[in-house]
Amino acid sequence: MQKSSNHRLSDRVLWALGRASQQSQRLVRQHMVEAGVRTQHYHVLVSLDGDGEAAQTTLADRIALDRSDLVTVLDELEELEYVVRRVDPADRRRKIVAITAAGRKQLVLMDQLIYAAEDELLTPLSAAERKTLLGLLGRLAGE
Amino acid sequence: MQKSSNHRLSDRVLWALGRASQQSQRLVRQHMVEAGVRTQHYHVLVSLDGDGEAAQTTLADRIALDRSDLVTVLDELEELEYVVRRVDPADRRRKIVAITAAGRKQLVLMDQLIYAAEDELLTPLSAAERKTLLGLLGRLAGE
DNA sequence: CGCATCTCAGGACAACTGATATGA
DNA sequence: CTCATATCAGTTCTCCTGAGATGC
Repeated sequence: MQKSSNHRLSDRVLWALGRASQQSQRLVRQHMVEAGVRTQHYHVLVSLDGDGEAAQTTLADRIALDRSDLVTVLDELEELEYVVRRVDPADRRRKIVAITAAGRKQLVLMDQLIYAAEDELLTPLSAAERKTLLGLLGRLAGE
Repeated sequence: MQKSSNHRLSDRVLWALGRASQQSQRLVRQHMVEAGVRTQHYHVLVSLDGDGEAAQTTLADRIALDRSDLVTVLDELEELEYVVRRVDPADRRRKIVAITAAGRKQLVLMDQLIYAAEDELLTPLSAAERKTLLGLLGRLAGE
């Protein structure tokens, strides 16, 4: 048993995870800032487009974003007319959020940025390895 | 080719990565806050203990922390007497940072927190899978 | 002089907490 | 009254930028 190996950051999964995540965010943000949006905006649009419209609480759970933070993000997206909020007639506390045509158009552009960043990050890995990585990460999230 | 599969967050490596990292930080921070320290402090102590004392620029590179941010972290660690800064006699611009005995003692405690959090996060994975994950993440960082 | 090292001030983003208004 | 939903205010942490001071 080597004592020093226990004190190598690179041997810590938590460290490696944070490091890779940091690296990926750097790649994404560079392009996102140019486009005037943030990843939070992207997550909302992807979820609305892929899984359909939803109440804010539901949406927040889907993208793992705090409900209170979602409010601000939606305000901005609504300002840009990428999403619309409408009161649920069945329960007037609830607001149903839906993506607009303009939102979908913007999403296509963002997708290209994300794919490019993802590809850049994953350059060292083969296709099979990428799949393995995605599978392992998914299991951590409890899928 | 399924269009909808392209619009699932869970199919995005970048998303899965961020999600897992967020999850891990949550696990760590809960315990860290109780101990009155942050992960940045931990990274510094681990690096100093494992890879030895170093100038601030070198240390910043080792733990992937910005040089300007490291200043604050070291101020706090020095206040707690977990590290010491001394001017390099060979180049008086440089300050060599070293961990103290008290720092090592604290590091042991932090290690337990980190290991516990790591174990909790990695519960769904077998030992072999954990190793695989660590290897893949390491390759992303270019090891 | 240029250059490296450390320092300081401040902004942007993301995650979180607690309180409030409204409606079921 | 209770509970859920959305909203608002404010804090912390991390990452980043730009500018200064000092010594090579």
